[in-house]
Amino acid sequence: MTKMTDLKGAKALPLNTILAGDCIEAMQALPDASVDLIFADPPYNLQLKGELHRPDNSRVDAVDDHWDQFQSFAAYDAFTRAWLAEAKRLLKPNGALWVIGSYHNIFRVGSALQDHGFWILNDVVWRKSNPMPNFRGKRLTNAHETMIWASKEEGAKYTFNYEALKSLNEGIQMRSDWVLPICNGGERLKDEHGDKAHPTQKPEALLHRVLVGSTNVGDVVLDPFFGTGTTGAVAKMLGRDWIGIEREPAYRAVAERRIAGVRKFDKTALEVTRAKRAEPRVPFGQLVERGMLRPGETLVSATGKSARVRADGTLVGLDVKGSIHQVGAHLEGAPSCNGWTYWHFKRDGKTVPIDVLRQQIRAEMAGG
Amino acid sequence: MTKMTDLKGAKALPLNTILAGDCIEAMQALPDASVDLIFADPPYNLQLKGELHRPDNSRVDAVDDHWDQFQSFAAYDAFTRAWLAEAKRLLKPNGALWVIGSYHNIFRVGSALQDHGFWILNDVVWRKSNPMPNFRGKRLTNAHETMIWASKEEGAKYTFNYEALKSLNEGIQMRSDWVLPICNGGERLKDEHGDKAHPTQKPEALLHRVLVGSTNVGDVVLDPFFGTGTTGAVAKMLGRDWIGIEREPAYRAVAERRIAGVRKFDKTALEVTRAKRAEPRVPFGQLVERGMLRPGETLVSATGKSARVRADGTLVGLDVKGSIHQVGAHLEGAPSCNGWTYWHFKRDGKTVPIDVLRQQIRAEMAGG
DNA sequence: CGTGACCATGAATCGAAGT
DNA sequence: GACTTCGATTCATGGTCAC
Repeated sequence: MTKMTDLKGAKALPLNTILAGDCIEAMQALPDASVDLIFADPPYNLQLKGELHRPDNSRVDAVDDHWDQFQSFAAYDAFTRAWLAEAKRLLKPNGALWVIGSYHNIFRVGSALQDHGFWILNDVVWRKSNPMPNFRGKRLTNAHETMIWASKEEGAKYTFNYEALKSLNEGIQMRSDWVLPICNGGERLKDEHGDKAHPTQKPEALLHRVLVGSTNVGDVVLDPFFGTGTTGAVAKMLGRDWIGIEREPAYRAVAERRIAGVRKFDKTALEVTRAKRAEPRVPFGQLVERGMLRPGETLVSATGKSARVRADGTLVGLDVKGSIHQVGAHLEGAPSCNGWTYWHFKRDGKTVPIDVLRQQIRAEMAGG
Repeated sequence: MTKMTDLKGAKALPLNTILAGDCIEAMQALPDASVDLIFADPPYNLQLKGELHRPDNSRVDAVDDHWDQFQSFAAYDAFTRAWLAEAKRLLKPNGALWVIGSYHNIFRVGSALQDHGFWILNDVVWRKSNPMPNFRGKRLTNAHETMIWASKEEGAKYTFNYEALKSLNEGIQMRSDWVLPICNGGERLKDEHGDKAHPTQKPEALLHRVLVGSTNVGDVVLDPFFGTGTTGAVAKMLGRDWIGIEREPAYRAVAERRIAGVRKFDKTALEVTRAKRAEPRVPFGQLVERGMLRPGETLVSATGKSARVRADGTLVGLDVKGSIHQVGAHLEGAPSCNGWTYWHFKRDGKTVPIDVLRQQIRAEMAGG
């Protein structure tokens, strides 16, 4: 599997291997302009204070690894600029870079790569379908991560397989927001104790989309923060060459074993089966936010009950407050109630079920 | 409509007015620590080379206004740091800032606000349900914008109406990705020629969610890049005071007219589901004092533990004495425990959580 | 073997009030 | 300002085990 490629008789390119050691030093040992794509998942520089418990008092196993510890933004910025400088040197003129991060680090990384002359092509949002909730109710659920896709410089002829991504998206242009589940279940690698082998293993689906969209078969993909080798595994499946850099021996061992077990896809295996999506849930509050219903407006039921809309998307009836479903159920003395068909609003003298408004929103979502 | 508020006899706060002029100079004329929330939609620093055409050769009316032109990242950064410095000065200690941007500028803005000591609470993705497609098929459809929500500094007690946002989302925690349509149709303001009055008018639904989630009725909201006044319009509807700053007379004129036509929602519509934490505290001892529980009575937990009530409102378990919370936590070996939901008493053969008694007392307090 | 109850867990900058 | 106490707070998914 391992190939060594000589470029102009200079430094060799250790294809399909994991290089041990610090990512910057390892990159320095690689030749100029030798890599088609870099996918980087650098430390996020989380700054966690104490412990966090779930409402059931179980402890959250947070990312507190030594490799994610930086003294200050200045220290993190210095580290970022150092590896980005090497990344730029290693890229072929028409190469490109992907970086993934969260709000803790992504603004630092984005500014730094602009300062280095990289040219941002898109920022891409990974919308997690099953994120960890916010347990204390103090912020919004942190339900996404951000990727930046950038060419080596302005005007470069980067690779973009427009039609392939369009096909992956059921014939519609691929958007800058990707809904994918986090990595768990059988894909999540475990150590000998049955614990997660790496705290932040990325889903293969994410890399699949990145590599299908921005590389061709035979391209060289470098991942300087290789971890358990998701980039290498997906690159191998897709017939791309890869190089990984990883400092931690334990991660390297897991990645070696993992990639050895991966088979390159044949053509038929690359065809993707796509399930029809369920109808998206539309919160009633969205009708209020979007001005389709006004706070203070009165809704009526076919049974003659009424209630008024509040700004947060709840209803107030005579002696009850709550969701459209709760208030309907209460007014009818019923155990449950479908508020969407129960409640009606008036327009131009006509009484219309609020479900009509939900259908409008769904139509827009499907169109978009 | 216009109110003038004097703070310590110093500079006055021109509530519910649009200030003309440069945003930094106008901010400098406002007093320290006087504003609860800042919503900022600064220039995006778009870098379009030449014109963009659709496949049918019609010209895309891109943002090429003079106010969006910066010579370099350095110039944009200097501008960003200047207005952020004023923003920080104007915010009350527990105030917060929202900024919206795209990949052209948001990394610069995010880095700058971290450098200024703002504390990022979330980055929020506005996922557009109907974005403009990518006509050339050279990149992903740019289908989202990014907002950053930050408190004035680490540890500040920012406003977050968790329950209200949860209600807006039909009982499920609000996530960091918000699906909303772009502003068009009747909401999109037109000038006298029927052209769009402003190139980047934000949807009211976006501001509705921001203001419901991070301000209270009567708060002061500042928008230093007021444009056509979406922030002011939604603030007025929601019973918040607002201040706008806008340099372009044409935008100011549109905004004035628009906001004059807005009606404030009435009081009940503006009431929002509140957090339990906001309810008055009831000491457990009061249940004993009032005879709702007798000293010596046994309380039980769903897990089969038990403890006896003492006359001073503490509990005694097998090997532990203390508050309802302390004894519950100890018996479960948990870091903490909400004794109100943990402990139950028996009446008429039924097992009832003691929280029911607390609710009785609170109902009496509310009734008079 | 199917179903459902129950449990575990994921890149997290995750209190507020009183003494 | 440090310290103690009160007591609020979770969604989706996958795996295990009882029935």
